[in-house]
Amino acid sequence: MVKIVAISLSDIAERAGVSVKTVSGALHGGSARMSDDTRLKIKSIAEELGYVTNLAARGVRQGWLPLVGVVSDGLITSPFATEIVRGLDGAARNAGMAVFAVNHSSGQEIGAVLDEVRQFRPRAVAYAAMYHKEVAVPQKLVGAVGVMINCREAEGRITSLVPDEQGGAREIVRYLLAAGRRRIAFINLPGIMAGVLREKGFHAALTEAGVAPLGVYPAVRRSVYSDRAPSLVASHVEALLHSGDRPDAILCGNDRVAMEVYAALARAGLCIPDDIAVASFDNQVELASRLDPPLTTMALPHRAMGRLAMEILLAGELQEPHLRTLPFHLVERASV
Amino acid sequence: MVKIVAISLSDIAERAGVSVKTVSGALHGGSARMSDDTRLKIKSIAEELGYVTNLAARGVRQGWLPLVGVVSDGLITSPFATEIVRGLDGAARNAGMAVFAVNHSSGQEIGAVLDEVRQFRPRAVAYAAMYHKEVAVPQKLVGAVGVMINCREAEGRITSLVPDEQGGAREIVRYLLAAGRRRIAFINLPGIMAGVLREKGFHAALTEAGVAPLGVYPAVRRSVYSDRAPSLVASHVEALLHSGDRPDAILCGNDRVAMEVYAALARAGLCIPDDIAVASFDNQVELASRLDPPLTTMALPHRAMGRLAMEILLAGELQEPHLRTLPFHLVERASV
DNA sequence: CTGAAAGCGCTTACAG
DNA sequence: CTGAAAGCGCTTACAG
Repeated sequence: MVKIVAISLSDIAERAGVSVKTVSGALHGGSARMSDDTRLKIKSIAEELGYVTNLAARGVRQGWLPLVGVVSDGLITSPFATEIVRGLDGAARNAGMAVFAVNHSSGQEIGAVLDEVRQFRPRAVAYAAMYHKEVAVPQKLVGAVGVMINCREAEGRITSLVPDEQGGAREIVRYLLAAGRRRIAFINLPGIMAGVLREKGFHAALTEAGVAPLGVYPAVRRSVYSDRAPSLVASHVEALLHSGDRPDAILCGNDRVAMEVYAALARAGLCIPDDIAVASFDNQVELASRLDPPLTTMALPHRAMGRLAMEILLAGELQEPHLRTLPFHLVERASV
Repeated sequence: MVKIVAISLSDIAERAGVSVKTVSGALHGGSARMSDDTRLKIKSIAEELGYVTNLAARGVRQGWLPLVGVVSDGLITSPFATEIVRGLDGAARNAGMAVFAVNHSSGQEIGAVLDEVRQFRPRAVAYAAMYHKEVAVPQKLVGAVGVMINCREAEGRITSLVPDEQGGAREIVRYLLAAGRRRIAFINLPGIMAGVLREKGFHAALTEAGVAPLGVYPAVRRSVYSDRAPSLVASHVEALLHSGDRPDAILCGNDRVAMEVYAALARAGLCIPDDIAVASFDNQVELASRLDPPLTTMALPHRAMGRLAMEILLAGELQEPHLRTLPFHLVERASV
């Protein structure tokens, strides 16, 4: 590593023959009055010397760094988690803030990771989960977290932003019904909050249409959905196809489940969507758009949650903690 | 947002009836000598008051914050990019550093995003690319970047860590040959560095075995691979199957291409691996392990690049800039 | 062994 | 309109 000797305001002041305050005003204080001459001279010296603002120094003065801390439950690994960050980042940038993401590794106390972030004196801190869940935040840390993203604080003491799982499920089922489908099966993600809520929406939409559900099946053998758990998808599809009441639509818990359904239907020689429609949740673009036919799926409001979270964090005004559900949106492709 | 009044060392010093220096020594200076009594008393007061170290203040004193900046070419979106961060993060943590990732948005000058990071006075800065490419770093910024990850600085003035594309391709082809395959086609990612280098490795391995290649085909219509470009995979597979010289193995540029090959082979009623073996690059786990049969694929050395990058950054000793290629590793599943 | 002081690089009242 | 000084919260020589 090449050692970089940092230039400071006083270096510039010396070269320009003015005080440090004047340099500070010229470079950062938009409103500071001085002759255009001085300002331009200072700016050009700064440029020439390669001056880079020292935010640590500014931060110690202001009490905070222009950072918004995001502690995320597991590394920002999934494509949709990235959307959360994208939403946060866009809004942060507009406010001159940077996003500082820190991983909450499993086994680590939430207090420990929060302190890690707080050492850097961020302007605000959010907690983001990789999938919709409940998170317990100890009482003494409640004040340290401004907003929960994709999860809900267990006691409702922190404003929480989550996808409207019930509404999303209702919408996709209505869409299937509108397409003329009546025998709809649901291969759901078991044991997680999203699954439970979507199942409610699934039944609600069918009930309001006076249609009987064909059944809800768990995608994996474990009681909590995970990519590693042995898949039951193929066997469910086969059982459904050989039952007396063959479905004309299969709703899937996510796009990867849909991928497995595609494979099982292909093996059975069935055509999507003519024989059976397939729809799902997630809109994992590279996957959904590459399937044949391209998959119709409900996109989660990740980016919207990120954007709204940042707005709440930076708004400054205290808000009553509340739970806010954000709508999915339908991405129509060709599988229905 | 609840306003958090920050506790400082002097608050603790006052309560404990000692000087600030003593408090600093008790909390941070492992070696500072003082009576155990005092130390414990100070620690318990700090705990009680909820003291959190102010790294901005320490930073202004030391000249840097305990951060390693990572500017990444496009948001850390892909699962493998996450592996880079995981590698960086693990190594950083051991050294008491945090990773500060900043997005280099397209259209933005590299100098601008580097300055954004440098304002925070990181201990070191890395540049990471989402796919293997060449990156031009202006002369004046060469000293500001300690290491390039998954990309190479155009003029070789910065140590660069990249996957050994040729070696990886050679290895997977040798594996196919060892499995008795002789008519091997390659559906490659066109127009990108990885594709070019892998093609060399592909031919080298076949040549050394005295086997003629069946042909190299581009996965998409555009001259540079992208997920959005119209796919040619299905038509290539069909053409290959109807040619006189049907392949007994298809090597794919990535797991998503392999997914399309699977679909095309299923439509043709062919069985993997009995009729045709399929192998690819990436090891995108959720995809590769969910395909039927699970996909054999070459995993990229993302985590290793991240780990090594951090070691180089924190080593401190100047190194001659050099290009370092890291090996892929074979993930054997059931498609060969 | 502990304290008082200086200093890191900024910004912000306070004087001139 | 500009300068000199104080102060943010630390750490590090320097005295006692």
